Amino acid sequence: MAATLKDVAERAGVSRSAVSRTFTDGASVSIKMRRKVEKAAQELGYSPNFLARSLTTRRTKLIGLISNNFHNPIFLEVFDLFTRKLQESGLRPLLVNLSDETDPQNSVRMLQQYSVDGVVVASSTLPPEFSKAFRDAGVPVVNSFGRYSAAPQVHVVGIDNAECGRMAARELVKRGYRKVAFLGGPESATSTQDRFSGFVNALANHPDVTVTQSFAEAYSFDAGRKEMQRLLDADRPAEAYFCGDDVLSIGVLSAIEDAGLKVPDDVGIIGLNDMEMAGWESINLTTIRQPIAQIINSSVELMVAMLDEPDRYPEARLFSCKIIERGTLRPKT
Amino acid sequence: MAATLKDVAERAGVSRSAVSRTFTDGASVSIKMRRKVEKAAQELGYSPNFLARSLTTRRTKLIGLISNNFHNPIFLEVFDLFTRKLQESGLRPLLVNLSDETDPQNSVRMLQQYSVDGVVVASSTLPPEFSKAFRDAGVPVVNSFGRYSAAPQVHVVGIDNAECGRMAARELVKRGYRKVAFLGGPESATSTQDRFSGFVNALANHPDVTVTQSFAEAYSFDAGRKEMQRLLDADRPAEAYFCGDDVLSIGVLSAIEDAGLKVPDDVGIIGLNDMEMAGWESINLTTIRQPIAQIINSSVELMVAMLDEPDRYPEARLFSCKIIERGTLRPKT
DNA sequence: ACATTTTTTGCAACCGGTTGCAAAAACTGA
DNA sequence: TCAGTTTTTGCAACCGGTTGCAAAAAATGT
Repeated sequence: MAATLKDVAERAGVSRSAVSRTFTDGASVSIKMRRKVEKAAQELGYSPNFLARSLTTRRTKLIGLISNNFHNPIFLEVFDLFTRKLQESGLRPLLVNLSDETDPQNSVRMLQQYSVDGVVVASSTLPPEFSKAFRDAGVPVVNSFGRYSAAPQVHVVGIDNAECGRMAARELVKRGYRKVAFLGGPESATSTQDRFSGFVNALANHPDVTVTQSFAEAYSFDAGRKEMQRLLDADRPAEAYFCGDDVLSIGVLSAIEDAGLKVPDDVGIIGLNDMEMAGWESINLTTIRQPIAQIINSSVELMVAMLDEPDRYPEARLFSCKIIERGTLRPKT
Repeated sequence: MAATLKDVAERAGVSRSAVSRTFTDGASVSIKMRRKVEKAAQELGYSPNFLARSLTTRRTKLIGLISNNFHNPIFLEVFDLFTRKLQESGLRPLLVNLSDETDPQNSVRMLQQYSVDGVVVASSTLPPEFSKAFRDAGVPVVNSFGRYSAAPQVHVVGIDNAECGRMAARELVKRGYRKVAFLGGPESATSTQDRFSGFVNALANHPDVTVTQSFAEAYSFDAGRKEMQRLLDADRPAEAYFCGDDVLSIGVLSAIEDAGLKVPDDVGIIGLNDMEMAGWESINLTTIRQPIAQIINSSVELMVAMLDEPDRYPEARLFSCKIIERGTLRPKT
């Protein structure tokens, strides 16, 4: 079928090694030899088989891109950026959907069978066992959007979720809200836990501000909407909510609107992520921007570095977030 | 590092072939032998290297999943479903982002280097040359969401876009709209062309109905919003619009709302896709549902069939769409 | 022109598997 | 028990590449 090394060698009348060398950079080939080989290769439409090559080089340039989040539109941006940046770096993403996988060992085995050079875990909700399992198997891992920890076990690139919580809290206080609430994603997600603790911490110095909390089942529109409806049925709403993320916020907004309340006059909302949709005029969500492009670029750079230095000491790379003011919080007084 | 066939063979005190055979189903191994080998493999944590295997079997179980659409949220659903279904079928998606690739040959070469068993082109906007290039290179291709044609050159799974156009037209007429418009995606996309021609055709029998048309730059919120703003500045709007897809429709809705007009009282909108978001209460878009899960399942099944029968005669598999009535068209009179 | 150094080339073994073939082992039936 | 048949096993070649090593060729210095 497709031409092989041998075919090219025969056609050019040279040894197989010569052909191999013309296609591996850094190898010693004379210019005349290279010409001859390239000509033959051209005529046969030859290009080297990466997988055969990987057998000896032990490099496939395949990177497992694993996630369990295929319902939050922000992840489309994430996949877009990851695939682009990986491609630019000469790597290829093997996409793995872990939505209904619970055993890390399965994923590890699967990815080992494909000899991936490394794994990017792109999720803020996947249990940390997954990243650890890869590390334990000796596969380089970067956990993007993962939990920051002072002594990270695996490489983490993301934001300081606790700081985001504090940031949201300060912003709400600054705008004069005195009855605020946290409406998080699933309580089991580390991102939710950290945002919550930061939020509460920052409010500890403000005895005049009361805080309540609740958790949606997922980072999704429906979950946000449902949770907010529940809250509205049960109680008078708080004056302002820090929501787990943007898509959750949009669900919350929808519930508020249905209840006949006005944003930001009756209720304030601040989200997190600044996904594309947050800027849509009909949504116009005030939110904390997570610099996803930077996180992803840095993740890939880190991965590239790790390919050369697998035992690199685990580090945490955190990016700062900033508030994007739109129309869902009342103006500063 | 990881245990190899040879390690297992030595540990079990048998030949390498014996080990190989225990891990290839359909091979002849006695039960005793199998036990011995499995024990040794277990102890060493061995599992076979798929890529080495592929060298002789000529099967990698890698499928190129290529798309250029990383901005339309519907594609997150598409990726979710594709990855799941491929995984279920024992295949692995190698994700390729063709957003800024213009030369089909590059993609073909790249995927050949990874010896993919086949390629799924998941896009309604990628030029047909891409699919053709794969076919010409002898790589099995399925074009999902591609253009239907009576004599397809490659396997196509999707919907009959012209029929959708007719369906939209009939629906608008039925609801008494007499001044209707088509607001498509990019004019170069075959899906847009077909939807448009179907729409116009169906209206040919209705001399009392006037049609106008325009095209947004992309299937995106911004493009839809911008195009609608342009229309509103230039003219009185039509009574109802058939929009290229849902995300475009949402942009259009946003422009209409900003202009102080009411939907469906002042302007009617019908979209296409029925993406998750179309059902959000704050959007509540009447739309034509494209059965994406069926399309994707069928695409993967077709791909699996092609792996066994590469020269299968190209077929087109079309699924019918149906109108999902929500709140953006006025009620039937 | 020659000896010396440097560069280029081919040989052969290897990466981690599979598989056709023939020998060995295990069954059959009488 | 033994010849005949069937099943299981190992050998060795192969898949499509890479690479250490030594020999061949080219470049260098005098």
